[in-house]
Amino acid sequence: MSAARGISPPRDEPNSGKPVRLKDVAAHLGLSPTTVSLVMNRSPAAKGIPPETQERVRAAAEELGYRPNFIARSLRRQRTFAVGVLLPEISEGYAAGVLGGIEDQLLQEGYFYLVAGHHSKPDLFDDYLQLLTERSVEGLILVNTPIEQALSLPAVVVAGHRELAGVTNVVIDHQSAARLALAHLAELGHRRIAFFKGHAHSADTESRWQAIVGASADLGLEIDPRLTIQLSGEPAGEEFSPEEGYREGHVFGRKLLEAGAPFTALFAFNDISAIGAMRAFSESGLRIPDDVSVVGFDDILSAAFQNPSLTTVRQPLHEMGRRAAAELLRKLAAPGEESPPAITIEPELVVRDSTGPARGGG
Amino acid sequence: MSAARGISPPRDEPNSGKPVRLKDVAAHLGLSPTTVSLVMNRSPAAKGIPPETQERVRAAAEELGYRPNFIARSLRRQRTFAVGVLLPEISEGYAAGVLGGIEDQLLQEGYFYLVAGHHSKPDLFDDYLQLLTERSVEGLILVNTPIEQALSLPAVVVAGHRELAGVTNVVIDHQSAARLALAHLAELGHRRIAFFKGHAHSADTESRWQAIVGASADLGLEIDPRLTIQLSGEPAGEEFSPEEGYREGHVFGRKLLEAGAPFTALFAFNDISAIGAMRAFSESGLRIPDDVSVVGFDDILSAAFQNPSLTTVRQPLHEMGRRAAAELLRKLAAPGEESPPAITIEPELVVRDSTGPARGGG
DNA sequence: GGGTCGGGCTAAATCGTTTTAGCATGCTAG
DNA sequence: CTAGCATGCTAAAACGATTTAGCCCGACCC
Repeated sequence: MSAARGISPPRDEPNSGKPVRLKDVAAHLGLSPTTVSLVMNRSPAAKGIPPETQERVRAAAEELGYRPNFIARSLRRQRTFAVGVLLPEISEGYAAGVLGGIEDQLLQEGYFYLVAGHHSKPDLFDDYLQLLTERSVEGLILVNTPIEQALSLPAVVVAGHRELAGVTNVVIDHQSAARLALAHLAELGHRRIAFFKGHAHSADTESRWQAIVGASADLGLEIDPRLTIQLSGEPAGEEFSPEEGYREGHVFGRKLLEAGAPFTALFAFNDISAIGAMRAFSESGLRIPDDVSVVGFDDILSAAFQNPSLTTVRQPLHEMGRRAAAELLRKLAAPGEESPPAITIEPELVVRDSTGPARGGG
Repeated sequence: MSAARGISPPRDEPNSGKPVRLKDVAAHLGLSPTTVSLVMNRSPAAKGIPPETQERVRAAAEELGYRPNFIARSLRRQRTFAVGVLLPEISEGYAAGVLGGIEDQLLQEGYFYLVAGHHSKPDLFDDYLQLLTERSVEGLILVNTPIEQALSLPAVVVAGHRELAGVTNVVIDHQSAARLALAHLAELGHRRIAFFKGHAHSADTESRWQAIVGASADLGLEIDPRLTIQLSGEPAGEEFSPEEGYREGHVFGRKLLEAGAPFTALFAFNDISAIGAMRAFSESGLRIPDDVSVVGFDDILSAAFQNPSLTTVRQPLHEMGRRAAAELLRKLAAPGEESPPAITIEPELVVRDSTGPARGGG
């Protein structure tokens, strides 16, 4: 244990167990650590060092298998090349899709990231924010995570709830999404369209609904209050689960039929509830799309596998993640500059088999 | 820029911009950094420091908002409390599920993790392994990632391809899975069962198939080679995608029918291909489960939303992740000890509507 | 011949901690 | 009176890099 104290032992030979340090390379060459560092980092100050020496240094580093210690470097340079990601929870779905994009972009730029899933528990937000800060992440990406106070680090949010000064919000272009879906339905002759509105606590709910109202007006469609249903979301005491969303779609799909107000199409808040509703409609003997057309939102995996397959508005989650990461890196690189309050991402309408011409006359 | 060099400037006041260091707390109290460190870490050596002083130190730390710098601490203690996770791709269902479990366990124990998705490109394995090592992760978890050479860090693999000395493999209990699925079918009277075997490059393929052969023998079922189809997997030149799996299921489902050998049930390699096959069967006018029963594997989200909903063998991905992380932490805590070559996880049969009694006589 | 300049390097400080070794001081025991 | 021993702290050396400020030496200039 203490045999190796004092003058550092020779660590020249490969496979000597411990990793090779800068100092070892320097000693091996009879040069100073400074020189080796300068060369290895291609520092501008290295221009005074003759190419021949530089070559010697690099060769030795290679030979000894020198790998700089990132921790030490981080400490000295006050840069960690790491960002923190806060999200409700990793698993199939929204967050994982976005995270995939974040990851691609970050790794490409030489960054890593630390993830913490807060399971929508507000007290965990702060805890994890603390922990991430302690770990010296350089910036933050918050996915679907409502946050109250101002953040002490550069940040980008994806599907953020509220505007925060200096924080860029990456969101789907709801205007565009509503227009795509409704124009598609209108073109097929649908006039009486039912809607599922999102849960109150989802960031997207309000903006999406405004967009729907706007697009309906533009297209000359009327919104019948009897045909708009608000999903209740999270059941008391339990975490939100996809199965729950499906169940809601199923229940509310049936309610819609029972309400008696005629409709020829449904634009659901998400694919899950759309799938639930499709099930309810089939069970009532309606055929899709002959009797009712259904449009979902998100384009989850299941959407394509339904029978009939689901027409839906795709959120390019991967791209949203990429853009968020790219924007954060931009902020980090140019600390002074203004940054846009929002980046809106264009959705894409994926037309499948759940939509068709409206039944003659509604 | 250089105004603050030399003797460190007072950083007493809260909100002075820069974070408070140990040294600041010490200076504020007129004590040495050593003392403050000892107290803050509740080091055994702090027993010589009177409770009163300890209290003063803690109060000051609190008051000044002192947060230890993790980087500096990592450098000094040679511990990062971070592990690296290597997986094919984060947004894919299997990996995301496992990662969720890994995350839960690690955060609970005060660890963070760095993730890298290698998109199944072998040259990226090594690159990322390098990068993670450079970042001084203490251990590795490899999810669905074939690896050739021995690893230089403690590691646990999930669904690993081959045995590696000292590396624990977390796997589903294929014996059990096969028994559950086949016993269920046998009980419903099925004798002639078709199988989809997995792709050659999936770690689970071979062991699962052996288990199926074994369980069939135990149950007195015969396996008809004409009824076993090997999924080809990854299409040349493209990444593996779920849609591809679905398409395969669809194509091979049809092939099965065309082959002419009678069967009353299908045990697919995964849910995706099961769903594809169900589609093919329906299209051929067969009813599920009246004419053919179908059992999947994994229990992906879509399984529950199918019509009929899919009976399947659930892999508890979250738990597999948890167990993997827990085992890795155990290894880190007890470096000398032997570790089990494998941890097998019990699957669960989720009976839904795609299985029913065999048609009389097959 | 002395001053200057540039080339090729290095010493030492620093990043923010932890940890080992040990220094005063005062009290007690012999 | 002095050795011995707690008690309560601290100095200084790490950890492994980066970076600032120079040092030394030879060549060149006038």
